[in-house]
Amino acid sequence: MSESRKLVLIDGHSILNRAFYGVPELTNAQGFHTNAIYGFLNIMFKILEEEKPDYLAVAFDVHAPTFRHEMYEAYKGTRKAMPEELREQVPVMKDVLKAMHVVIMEQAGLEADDILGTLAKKAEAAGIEVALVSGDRDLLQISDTHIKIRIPKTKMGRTEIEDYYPEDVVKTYQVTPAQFIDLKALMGDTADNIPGVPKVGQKTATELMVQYGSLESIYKHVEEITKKSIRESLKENRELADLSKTLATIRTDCAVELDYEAAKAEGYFTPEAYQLFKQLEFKNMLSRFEKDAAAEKNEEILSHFHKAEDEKSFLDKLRKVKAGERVGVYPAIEKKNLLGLAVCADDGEVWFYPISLPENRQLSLFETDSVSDDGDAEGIKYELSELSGRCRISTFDIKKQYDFLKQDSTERYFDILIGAYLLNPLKSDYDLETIASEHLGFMIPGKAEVFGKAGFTQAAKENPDKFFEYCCCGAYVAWKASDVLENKLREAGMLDLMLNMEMPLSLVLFDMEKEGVRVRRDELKAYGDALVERIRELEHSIHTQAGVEFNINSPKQLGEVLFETMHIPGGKKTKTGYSTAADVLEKLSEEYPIVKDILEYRGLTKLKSTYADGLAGYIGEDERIHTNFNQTITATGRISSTEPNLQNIPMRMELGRRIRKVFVPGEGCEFMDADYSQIELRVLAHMSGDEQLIDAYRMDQDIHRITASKVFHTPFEEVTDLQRRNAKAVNFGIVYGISSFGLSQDLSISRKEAAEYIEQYFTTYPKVKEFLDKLVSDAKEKGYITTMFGRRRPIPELASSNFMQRSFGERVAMNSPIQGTAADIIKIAMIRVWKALKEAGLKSKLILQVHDELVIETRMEEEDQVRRILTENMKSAADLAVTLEIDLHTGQNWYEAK
DNA sequence: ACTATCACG
DNA sequence: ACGTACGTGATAGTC
Repeated sequence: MSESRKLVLIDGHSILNRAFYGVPELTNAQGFHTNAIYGFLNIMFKILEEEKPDYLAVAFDVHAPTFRHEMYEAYKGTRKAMPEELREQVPVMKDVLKAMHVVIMEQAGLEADDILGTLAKKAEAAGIEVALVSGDRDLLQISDTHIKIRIPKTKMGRTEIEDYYPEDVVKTYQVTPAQFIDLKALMGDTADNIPGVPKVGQKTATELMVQYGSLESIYKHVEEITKKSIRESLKENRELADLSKTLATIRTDCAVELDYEAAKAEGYFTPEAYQLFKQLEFKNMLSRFEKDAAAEKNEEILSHFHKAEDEKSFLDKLRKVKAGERVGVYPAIEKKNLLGLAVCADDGEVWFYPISLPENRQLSLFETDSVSDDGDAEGIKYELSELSGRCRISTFDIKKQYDFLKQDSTERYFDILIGAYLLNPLKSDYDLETIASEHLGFMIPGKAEVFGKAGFTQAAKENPDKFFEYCCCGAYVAWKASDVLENKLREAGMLDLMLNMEMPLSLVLFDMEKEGVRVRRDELKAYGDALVERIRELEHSIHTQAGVEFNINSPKQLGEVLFETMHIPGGKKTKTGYSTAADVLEKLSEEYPIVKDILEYRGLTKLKSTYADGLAGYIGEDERIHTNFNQTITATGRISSTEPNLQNIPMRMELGRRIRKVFVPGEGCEFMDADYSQIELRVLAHMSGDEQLIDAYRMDQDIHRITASKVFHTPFEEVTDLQRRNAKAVNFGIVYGISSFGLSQDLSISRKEAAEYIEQYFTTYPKVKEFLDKLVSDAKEKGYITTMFGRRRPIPELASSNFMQRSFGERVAMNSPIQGTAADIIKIAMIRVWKALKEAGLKSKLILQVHDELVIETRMEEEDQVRRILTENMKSAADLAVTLEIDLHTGQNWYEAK
């Protein structure tokens, strides 16, 4: 097969329009709106990365898109105005594309659709693969064997692209691309100003098309149509139908030619485009210009980087830094080994010295004694530690570096990673490069670009100059960014949060990770082996009942077997096939024994693969698991745990819960486990100030039962289990940003009933309703929410014109202040508990946090003291209108202590 | 690399 | 009319 060339065509106005409504308001310093251009470029870059085309062109209408379909405009005499905020962006968008040397196709008298249709068909005829990007489903009629229609959608704030080849059009609409024209003609499209036939909607239109195949055929058989109103409407509106068809038809025979030479997909990142991007303040897109544009600025920065002559002169440099001075450091660390150190002192000069590891020394990941006594590292480690003891250290990702820093206090430390996270906790990662370009406005080479897939160790050896440069950049950015971030945090009211909560917490988390938790390897193995027996049985039983051997773990195969081969009813859902999710299967499990077996199989294989086998791979030579507690991941301020995740060890089901028996304390210790009782509801009671809810907590009784009693007007003693369960679900729903649909789903009741529960709840606790409403309105005004302790979460979805996205934003606005405040409170508790243990000189150690729960590996002889420390500090972590209660247990494993 | 599923709070 | 509960991470299968 000869490799074919590929052309990407973009429907300019349509994508710009999509972007405008999909991206929240965005302006540059001059107040010029940039959101549509920004969104357009994002989609374009994404497509380019995915397709890697040979050619690219963008088509625009010469007039604004609302001028299209002039026949209908004349007919209807209406014309929707384009918002000014979008209109002003159109010419600039074109300028940007021109600056990027992207071919723009536009021609008086031709609509973009027609240009796209023509170019696509011509290209296909010439043996070129086409990807046509549009927000407009009209284009689906162009779909063909070698023409893929790509429709970007903004879903939950992310851009997803739906792809349509002819078979996908058939799958979704039950008609071929050619028939799609007639379908549109029948049902009409208000957005596109196609009138359609009155009374005929998508459903009727599809039925008619499936039965008769074309508009003409429908009219040939119009008397056969049984439904009178439809038949009459069709007969009365023949002209309208034909007009609609003309309007819906995209021309593929226009006199347009694409200059393929000019359309070559390359060389976008020109200096002119760079300037434009800068003016528009698309800072994170500037990184795309790295190769070309970064060089100049780097020259300037590079002149401040110095390689130390030898170890002694480097150490002298370190010693000369005065106490109290701000110092940016970049210790290059891999697998707990220090491979080099770059330091930027207050004169802005950066000094670097590499450390070579002796060949024979391979540090294990799990070695507890991380400060080793090898070669030339000692002097440097010593001076770095001294430096950290007297200077204000600014760095990136301090938790990885505490091994080399003084751990007496975090007052002198500032982590720009955490700072960047607090300023915008929504991002998925926060590398140095991004902080430099976003907060400092200049570019440094990215880690991936410099080193490729190689780690530090390899890079240091093979490319010492790049290694030197990268480390120096790190120290320079850390130094330079600390002031910038500190100011931004102060302005946002988060400096206190940063300095007194997150920075101390980073040291606590470091210590918890280092400590780890002991796991009995042999017992875990035995647990896994016990599962295997039953799994084999079920496997056999399922295959026998199905009559075929298939992979039960494959949702695709499973769906096909259940809903096609075995003809079990109630299938469907999801675009990829049948849903086999637990809630779907549970409804079928009573009637079909195979489904019951599948559910059990699912449960057991989950336990086996994720927990029994999964955890085993993380047990170190010290018999302990050292998880990562991530401080800069969640949108709400919670901590997350990875490699492995120790925050989702089974609990709800007995069999899974038994895994907790393999988590055991070290010799001479026990576990002490304390969890907050309904911390989120208590936070809600406090923040809303609702007297009823506060009183309910003062009664010091089962809160769900009290709620049920109040909501259902039933004496406390007479509340039924069902009432209590419902009240509990409503309580949860409130915290999640209640919706009647969500609640009805959870309780398997009608939406109406759910709505009544909610209304009753709000009548019972009126201030809760007021509070939640205020959260949403404040968030809409400000663009973000805050927790009791000032933590912010931006909610860009609230500005969306898309109903679904906006509703999501509203739920987030209700949930995040509550979840976030609860997260703040337990962080405070952690810091205090950790400090108290340390200051009392106890050997007991905080080792785990599970959102509302803390686990301390407690020395037996310290039990009473630890109990006091844990209880007091957790209860007093925040001063709320209701008390903070905890449940505390001890045990010889995590199962017992919970 | 993405999707579906399911474990936790 | 739209289509959903909030926040995470790991695994297996599929592309």
